[in-house]
Amino acid sequence: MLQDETLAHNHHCGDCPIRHRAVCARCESTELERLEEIKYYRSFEAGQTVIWSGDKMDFVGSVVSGIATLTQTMEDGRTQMVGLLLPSDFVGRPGREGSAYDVVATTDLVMCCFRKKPFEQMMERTPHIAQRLLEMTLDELDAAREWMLVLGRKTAREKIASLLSIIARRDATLNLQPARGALVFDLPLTREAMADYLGLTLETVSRQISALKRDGVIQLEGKRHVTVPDFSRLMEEAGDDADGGMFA
Amino acid sequence: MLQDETLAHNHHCGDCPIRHRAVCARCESTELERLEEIKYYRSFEAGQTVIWSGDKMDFVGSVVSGIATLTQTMEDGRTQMVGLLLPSDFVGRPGREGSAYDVVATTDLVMCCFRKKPFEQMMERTPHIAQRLLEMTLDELDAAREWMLVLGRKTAREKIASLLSIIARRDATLNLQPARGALVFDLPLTREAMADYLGLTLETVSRQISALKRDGVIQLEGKRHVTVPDFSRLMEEAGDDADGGMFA
DNA sequence: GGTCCTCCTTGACCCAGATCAAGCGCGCGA
DNA sequence: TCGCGCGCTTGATCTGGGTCAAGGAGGACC
Repeated sequence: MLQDETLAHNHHCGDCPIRHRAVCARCESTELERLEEIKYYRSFEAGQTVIWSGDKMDFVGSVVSGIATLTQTMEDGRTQMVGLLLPSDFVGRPGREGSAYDVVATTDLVMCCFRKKPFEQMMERTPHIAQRLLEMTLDELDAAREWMLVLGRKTAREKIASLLSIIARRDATLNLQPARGALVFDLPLTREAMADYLGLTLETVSRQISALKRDGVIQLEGKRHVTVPDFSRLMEEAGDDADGGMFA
Repeated sequence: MLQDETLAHNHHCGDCPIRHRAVCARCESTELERLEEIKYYRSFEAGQTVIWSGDKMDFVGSVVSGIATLTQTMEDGRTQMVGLLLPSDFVGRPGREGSAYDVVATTDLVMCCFRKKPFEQMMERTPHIAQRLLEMTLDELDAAREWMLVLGRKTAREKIASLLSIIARRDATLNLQPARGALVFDLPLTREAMADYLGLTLETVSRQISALKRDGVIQLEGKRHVTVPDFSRLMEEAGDDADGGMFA
């Protein structure tokens, strides 16, 4: 199985693909050894729920591979995605019992988990972890605020363009794409998940994607494979004219 | 002047009204003394801009009294508020040069500022500060995500009720209101600022406030003074049926 | 090869909230 | 005392995106 290979492969933190971006990024080797003692891996299949909102969490951890989403749901069923968790992102909140959100695996997912109590104790003694977690949390806060602008003030077309540009940009930084020219990537989300992210209906998402395709802003192969011939054009459509953001 | 009184009054951290809620909440007296060396107060009048988005920030700090807002603006003028800063809230981001948002004083405002460099150095040596800042940042992230649900999925009426319930709740915790019965408070925001917070127009804000008044959910005296006769009714209107949140 | 099923697209219609416009009331400065 | 401006309200109309509804396309399993 792929999962077993992954587990075997990441058994030592030194080999870990997210070693330099996750909570443990600043740890020294002695600190890593201490982390190894309290860590374990968990795998989830696409579609599986990692934690339900309100459930007690006895671990925190990092996404090693795959994608998960953080969603909030109202009693009547309306849902809003409030976070998209990519490899190296942190899940869970030290110092809190239950989860505030549903965490769902959108693709097959591998997580590196730490039992919560020992992790919290370790955080107190290891400033490198707390510092890195603060930095990551501040980045997430910035991303959340960026998203508030998207949700509150952008049109449906701009919302879709914003989401595409975020995915494209991230994909480019992970996979080291050619600096200029066409960007190519796969959408990791269904139309419904995109709608939940953007505060739209899935019909509107579908229509706007079709419109962007018709207007030549993007090309589609199948439902998920996207080519962006001109990234700055996409940025314009998103309403973020600061086209320098690409390699920030 | 009121400002001078305030300055004199807060000169020593021991007397500070936000002593136990701000970044310095966990500091011991020796640590406070070190902070006193790098701190200074600044006052702003209602309407004044504290920092422009993109400007270099040479300080970070806490709101001591008054209210400020964090807003993002698009080139064409659309604006979205992304944060509401109340006494004890922290402004600025250690480890970043410029501000990502406009910070504007909505009321007269007093801030306790620290020069950025020394503060950053101190943070490295004083885990109590970094720990508290992490905790505060995680709380802000939760608030931002809560707000994403409001922006993405709630109706105009629910948005207004959500905002009122947040203001009411906060006001109750600050001013120690009677546990049950009517809540009374003043709106610290203009209709336009509320619209910017909620992703609405000011006309819609006005209409929905009138509607809530007509339906007896709130009472109004003047434009700003609000009485909430039944808080759980307001929560229902906000779509958050978890009516236990009052004293969390 | 057929038949589900899930994900997606497209059309027709509707409505919440935006837009455009007029006017009120209160505080402030002359 | 008068006007004038700002914050707010209310009305009339318009429209972007929601809702309802009907298929299409690509797997996976029989």
